[in-house]
Amino acid sequence: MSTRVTISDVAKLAGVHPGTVSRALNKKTENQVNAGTVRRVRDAAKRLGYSPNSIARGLRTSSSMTVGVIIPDLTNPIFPPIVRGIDSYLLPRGYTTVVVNTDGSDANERKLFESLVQRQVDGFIFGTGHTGQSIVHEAYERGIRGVMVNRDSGGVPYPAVVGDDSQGIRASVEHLAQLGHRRLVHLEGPASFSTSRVRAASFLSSCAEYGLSGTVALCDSYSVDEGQRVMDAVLAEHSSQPTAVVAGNDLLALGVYHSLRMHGLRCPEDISVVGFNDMPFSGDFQPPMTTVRVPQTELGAESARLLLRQIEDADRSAVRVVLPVELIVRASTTRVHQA
Amino acid sequence: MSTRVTISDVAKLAGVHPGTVSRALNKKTENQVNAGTVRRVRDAAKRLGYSPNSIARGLRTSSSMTVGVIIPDLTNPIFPPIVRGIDSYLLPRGYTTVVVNTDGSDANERKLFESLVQRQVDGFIFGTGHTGQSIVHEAYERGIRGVMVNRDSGGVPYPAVVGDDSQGIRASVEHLAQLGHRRLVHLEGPASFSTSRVRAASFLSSCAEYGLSGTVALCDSYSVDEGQRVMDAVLAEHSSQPTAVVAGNDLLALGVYHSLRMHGLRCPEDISVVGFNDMPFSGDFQPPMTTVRVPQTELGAESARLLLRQIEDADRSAVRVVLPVELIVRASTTRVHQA
DNA sequence: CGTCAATTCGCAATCGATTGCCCAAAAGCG
DNA sequence: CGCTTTTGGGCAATCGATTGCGAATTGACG
Repeated sequence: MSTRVTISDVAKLAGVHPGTVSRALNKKTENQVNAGTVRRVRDAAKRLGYSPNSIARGLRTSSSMTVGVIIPDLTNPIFPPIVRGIDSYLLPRGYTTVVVNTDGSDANERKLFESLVQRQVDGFIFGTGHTGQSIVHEAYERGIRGVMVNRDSGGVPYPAVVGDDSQGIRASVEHLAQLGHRRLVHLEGPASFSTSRVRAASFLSSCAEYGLSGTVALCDSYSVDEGQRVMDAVLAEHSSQPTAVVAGNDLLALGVYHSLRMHGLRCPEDISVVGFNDMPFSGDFQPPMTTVRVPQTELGAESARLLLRQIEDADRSAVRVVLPVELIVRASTTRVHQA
Repeated sequence: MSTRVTISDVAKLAGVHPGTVSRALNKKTENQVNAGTVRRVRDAAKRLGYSPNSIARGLRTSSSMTVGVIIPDLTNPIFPPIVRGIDSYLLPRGYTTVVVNTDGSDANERKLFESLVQRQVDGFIFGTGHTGQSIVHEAYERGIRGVMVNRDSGGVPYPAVVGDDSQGIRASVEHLAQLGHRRLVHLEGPASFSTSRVRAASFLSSCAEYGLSGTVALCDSYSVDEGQRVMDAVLAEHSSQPTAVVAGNDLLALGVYHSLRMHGLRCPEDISVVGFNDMPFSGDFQPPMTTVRVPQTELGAESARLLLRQIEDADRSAVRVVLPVELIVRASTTRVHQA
């Protein structure tokens, strides 16, 4: 299988030493070899269809031109765009990305992390923002290069690329306030994610700012089922019902849709709902979802850029890049029916 | 970065030769070494936190324990489940998967393919079913191991794992016939995909079977925009309008939704729509989509199984696995209003 | 024409693990 | 007790590329 033509084959054909071939074929060292020789080597290589064995190269240079991307679950629609964003930056620069899914388990995360380290990946992009005992701390201690994406670094001095969560939530609350809503509920994501707390905090302060009553319900995971479960609980309470829901993300918001439907409530007529992320197809839901657009592809690309800066320029400054977000108003929010 | 403890360190601590360490740590060769020694080596390794350098191993064994997965676009929602399915089979067996996106370009496909070959991947899973000049033929000629997933092999004797497209379309047509529809349109996917023609053929024969009038409109890509464009064209025709649309996949069906909405037509009251794939969230669209469920995760897992069989057992039989599909009736189809 | 610096390129070590070959020690056997 | 067969494990080559070192060639310059 695969390539059988090696650097020595090229050397033989070009009538030079293998070392010379290596130098001739490498951009940074080709000035160490005569221009004519470079040309001879070049077309010897082309003639034979030579392509360097990156495993061998990796062994020698102890770099694999590969980066690991650790995310909770690829089937969560916000991740594919992020991954594509990462790829779009890395691929043209000769890097390959390996994506692994933890399914939210710290044990998986650790196992996958080790397996990638063993594969000599040159760095990591962490899309799992646990504040708990994730391997992020350990990775940093071990001197492994890394970047956080879509999650805060939680104390570890890795660079982080995030959307402007506070601003997004604030815009959502403002929008609802302008529509006349006075009693809001926020479905907060699991405590293990840094974003959950940021969003909840912003929700509370924004409600205060606009003089609204805001309460928070905690979810155990960012999933449709959990959103439905928690919304069911909210509706079961006897205290005064909210007229609008600010969900921690679009998945939770979708769960809210389901819950409302089960209870015979209409969205947005009875209750308005705002999501977060503007994941793909959220504009096609029933009803089309008002949500906060986060530039996922850009998040990915930017995180890749920061990682490469670490790898290639040994720049370990712990910058924090906050990308702007935008409230997309669609049909899941409307003016409150009566005061 | 990464691991600095090598096999020789372990050998030194255990008081044996590096070669012995290698044998002791390898399942298939550990019977060549005394049980006591194995134990000594084992905990020397544990004590030092040794973890083998898979690059070095790969160089020697010329296998990377990596498989390449080539798909058009990860943000197409049918692919994440397939990829997860592949992973679920490969990961426990020590393999890592590298996913690359061609964005439908043959040039990209070739470039990515070569780059993966150069990385010594042990095999490929092709999710790009071009019938044209994809690299699949060449890969086979070169003796590279591979499997087709979600696409037919198109003449190349690679194993293929597909959903039962014919049956799915037939079930859709039957469903519409039972609802009283008589004039159907099929939005056929691009000719370069083997599935497109299979589905179109099944559509036509099923219409004949049920005595319906069925016409076909060709799309240039499997995308929402293209579905909308083509449906616009269908609606612009002056001939008798269809009462139901069988879309080549869910993305096209979504485009049909958009087109209908633009034309002030209601789905399903004015026109019924059936999708294909049951991609994630298709039950949350407006209206919830009647579509054919394809077991994507299983497709992925099965293709991975077939690939490993080639890699590890040198079994190159070109089996073709057809997984059953199921029509999921939701709200985008209804009884025809009047005859 | 001799000396010194700059080019060019060959040599061989190296990255870390695997594995065929072979020798020594132990075990089996008559 | 001597001889054959196992068993255990050391030795060194190997995978394919990169790279520090130094030798040889060329050119510049006084």
